[in-house]
Amino acid sequence: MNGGLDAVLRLVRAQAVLVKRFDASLGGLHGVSLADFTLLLRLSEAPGDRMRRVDLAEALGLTASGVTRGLVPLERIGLVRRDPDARDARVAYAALTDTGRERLAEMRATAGRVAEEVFAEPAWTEEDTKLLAGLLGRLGGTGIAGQGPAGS
Amino acid sequence: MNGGLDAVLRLVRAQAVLVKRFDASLGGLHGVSLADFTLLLRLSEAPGDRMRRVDLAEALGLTASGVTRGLVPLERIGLVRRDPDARDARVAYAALTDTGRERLAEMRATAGRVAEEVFAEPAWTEEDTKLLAGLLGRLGGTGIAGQGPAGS
DNA sequence: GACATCTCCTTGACTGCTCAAGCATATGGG
DNA sequence: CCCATATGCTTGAGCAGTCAAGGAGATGTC
Repeated sequence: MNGGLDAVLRLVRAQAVLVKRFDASLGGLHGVSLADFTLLLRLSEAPGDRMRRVDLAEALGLTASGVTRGLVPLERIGLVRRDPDARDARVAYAALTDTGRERLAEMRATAGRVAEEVFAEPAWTEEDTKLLAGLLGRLGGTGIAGQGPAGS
Repeated sequence: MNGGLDAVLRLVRAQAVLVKRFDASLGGLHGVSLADFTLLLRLSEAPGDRMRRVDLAEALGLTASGVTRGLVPLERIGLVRRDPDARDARVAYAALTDTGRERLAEMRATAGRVAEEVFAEPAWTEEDTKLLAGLLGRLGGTGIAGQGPAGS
């Protein structure tokens, strides 16, 4: 029996469940998907709240075209602005607008609440959650620093 | 700081990476996606290697239409057969063919190998992998034995 | 300064799923 | 028996992503 394969299949399943749950809350309250939220969150972590679209793609694990398509609705509803680069006419930054920052704070609260619900359900301790995040960090390459649990 | 939200975002990221990796190997060697493989695996776990399509959907966390669409190519390449029910003309079983069983064994070997690669990379112990699987089982509700509340 | 080449980004065609609608069949109540 | 309702499945439209192709601008070489 291959425990790793089992873990992978469970991970895929868990992801589907979680994404549905977050999409429902974020969509209902703020009109955005979890993917939208993640994108905005990345932008908010960048200096000046803006990134080149190609770097955003890299950071999110998407292709450039995925980012182009994902940004369209966010620009339309005014959460993200398209910013040209003075030096290089090829690049267009995606930048968080003031509205985007405000709305993002609300979304973060919603997402945080959902996460608390998820990890409160049966018997999740703070330790468990951290442990899970650490293990997942080793798998995904989030771009954010994060190691696994210390080697006991 | 919400550690749960962090864990969720990492999980989503890890899933994307893993799915790409498995799709590449399974697609290259056997012409199927990870989703196809998961579907076949479920079938192989059912008594008689067959399930009603509606139950398959439930087991996979998909909708009925997702199953209908996913089965089309598998029927076309002869891994799955469509089996009517003698008692109820509405139901159509999805059943693994002999070819399907054979090919599935090969796919399982491939997937197992990829899983080993994934979990060998930096410093995954057997313990870590089991731990991860256990934590994920609490989140996802795999339908396979394991714990996890029925939830909403 | 002109050409080849590289980078950033967008677009068209496709895939794999969703939801909503619909068809066919089953089932229980008058 | 006949009708209302429930169930199993398929289909059309749409959405979010992919890849492949291509346009526009930058850059290095001679």
